[in-house]
Amino acid sequence: MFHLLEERVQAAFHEHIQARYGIDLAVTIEQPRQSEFGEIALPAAFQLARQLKQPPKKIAAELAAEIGHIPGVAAMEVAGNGYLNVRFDRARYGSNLLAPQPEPEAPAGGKIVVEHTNINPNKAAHIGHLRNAALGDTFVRMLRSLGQRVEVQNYIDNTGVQVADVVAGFHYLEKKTPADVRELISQAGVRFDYLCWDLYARTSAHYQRSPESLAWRSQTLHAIEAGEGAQAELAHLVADAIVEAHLSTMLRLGVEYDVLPRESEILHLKFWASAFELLKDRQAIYLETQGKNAGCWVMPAAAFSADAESEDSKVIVRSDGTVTYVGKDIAYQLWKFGLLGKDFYYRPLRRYADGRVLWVTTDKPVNAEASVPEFGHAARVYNVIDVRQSYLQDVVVAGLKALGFSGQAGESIHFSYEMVALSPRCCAELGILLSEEDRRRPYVEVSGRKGLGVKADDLIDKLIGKALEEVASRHPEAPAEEQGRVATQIAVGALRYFLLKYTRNSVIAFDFQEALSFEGETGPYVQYAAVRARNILRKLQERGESLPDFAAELPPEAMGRQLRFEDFWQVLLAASKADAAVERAVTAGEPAHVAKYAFQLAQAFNNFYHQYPILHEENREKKVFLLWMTEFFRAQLERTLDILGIAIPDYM
RNA sequence: GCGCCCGUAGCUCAGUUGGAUAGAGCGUCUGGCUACGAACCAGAAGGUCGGCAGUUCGAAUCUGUCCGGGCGCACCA
Repeated sequence: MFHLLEERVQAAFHEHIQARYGIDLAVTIEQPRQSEFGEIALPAAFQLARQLKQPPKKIAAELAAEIGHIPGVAAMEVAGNGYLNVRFDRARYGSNLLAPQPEPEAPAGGKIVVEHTNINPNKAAHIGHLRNAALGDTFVRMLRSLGQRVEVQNYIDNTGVQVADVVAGFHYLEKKTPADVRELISQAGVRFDYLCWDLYARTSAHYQRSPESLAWRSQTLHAIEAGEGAQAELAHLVADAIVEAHLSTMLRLGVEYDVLPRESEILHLKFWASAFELLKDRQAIYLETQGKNAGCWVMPAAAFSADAESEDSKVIVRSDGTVTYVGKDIAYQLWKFGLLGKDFYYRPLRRYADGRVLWVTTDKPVNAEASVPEFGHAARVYNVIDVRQSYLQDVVVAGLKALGFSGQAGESIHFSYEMVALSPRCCAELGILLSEEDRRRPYVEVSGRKGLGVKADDLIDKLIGKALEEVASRHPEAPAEEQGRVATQIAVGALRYFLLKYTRNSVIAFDFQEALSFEGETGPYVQYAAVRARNILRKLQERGESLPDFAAELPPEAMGRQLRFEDFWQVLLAASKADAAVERAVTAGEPAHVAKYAFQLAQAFNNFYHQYPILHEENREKKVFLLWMTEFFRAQLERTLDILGIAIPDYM
């Protein structure tokens, strides 16, 4: 609603300025600093002042006098040195919100692919991975809420170095056979992903101590590529089991995927061979004959760097003929856009609670009775990958461009975010001994190789434990199972909010105290506001009353009378901005903006809740109005929380 | 060395793309549970927006420069 009016005012001014001054002005709209200034503010007069060589105040007065009536706008006034402040017609605004809202039209454009999570399947997920998944999943929810068609991909590097290292650990270090490992995986009391976490760290440490053992890695990689022998079998076992673990961890946070494209299929189905031919044909890469890269196929630095002088060419194919990660990524990116001329085969891997099926790629046709949906063929691709891989993402985009797919290159978006690091206090709590050098740093990088980090499931467990204490102390009479469900919802709400409240390019120095907080700007605070709104409506029923027919009992005059109270108007206004907030957040690519909005909305409601008894209100009109406000707020907040992937507990 | 990012209240962070008196949360201090359960609310204190110079009606935001910190720049991913 707010958004609609915003656009209407913007359009009216754009048109008027065009006609009156012959200027095609990009009319910007702002929120006034102070609410007394009205609902929206236009600095248009400042923008025009230079071109018209007239004082802004004069232009503003002219605009205000000449713009004419805009439906929904009650007043317009010149303020400060030339601001135009716009006040809405409150009665009309409220009545419009009361009327059934028209379905927003589906946005034009094709499918959007969002790739996120992408954890190496060789160890348990940690907080860094959680940030990736929370950002990716929330952005997906944001896009879907605007009606976009979105496909979620989670790329599985099941044949890479990291898997190889754990396989080498099992095979050489622990002398375990595939049968042994299969046994470990099926053993009830064993967390296989945790076990691999430790083994990975131990294997890496072993490489450090005896560098000659690095030969294990290349032997294992070759065995995996050949697809033969114990190591190849181990790789399958490890990767598949860990992928299952990751899917389950992410599901705890409500994160689901549509398809898991795997590197093994990119290899076996020779995706790379097709991409290689394309790259050679269009001369995007060339065979280097001299220097340190002699014998390699490389992409010239000029393709991906503005500063080509100081930048080295990027090796795409090694001198031994094997392809680098970037090469495979170019092939994968081409496939996402449907540009490769090849496709995977697929089989269903899981069915989520809502019936949605998760597919995984295979290298052979499967007798899938169920029709496989069409994957890929995206109009736009978001890759949720941390900022440290910017350079590689630039190379991938340069690859597309060099192949002549400049449109798709422009629609390839690196949705980057900063890392999650560990605060010094957090390291101390984990019993991690820091070097003299590390102790002086503001934070310490998570390292899977060193086994340094906070495991995702441990953190979730810890949060649930704390939430359960709170729930049990407040609702000792509630059945344990119910307490557990509520505590889980609160824990997930706290975690998702914590991961989302920072903007993407801010490093999170992880700290248990902050992550475990349920007060202030946190998920539980927002959940609490929603629970309170629901409580009021439930209590109403318990008293034997039913929800009034708002439309009948709140005609525009009544709406106008009630909305004269500034407090009411401000809460309503805030709640009506949900669409605008999400739209803005999508444009900015910032899930944090949605989180912030949810918090502000909750804050406004808590204040309102505290100040105005609703069920006890004597005046009928006012009571109906307050109930309507509560109901409207509840709906808006629930929608927003749903976009954030945060559930609303039955009670708190 | 080159490139990217960051520096805003004691701490952790926002700041709608150049606009009005720079905002939240935590922490500290003060007050509020016999209303719809206080995971809450109200109030107070707390700022040279890292420094300097510039651009202009107007700068936390843009440019330059310096200081401090982080991350990249593999025939690893």
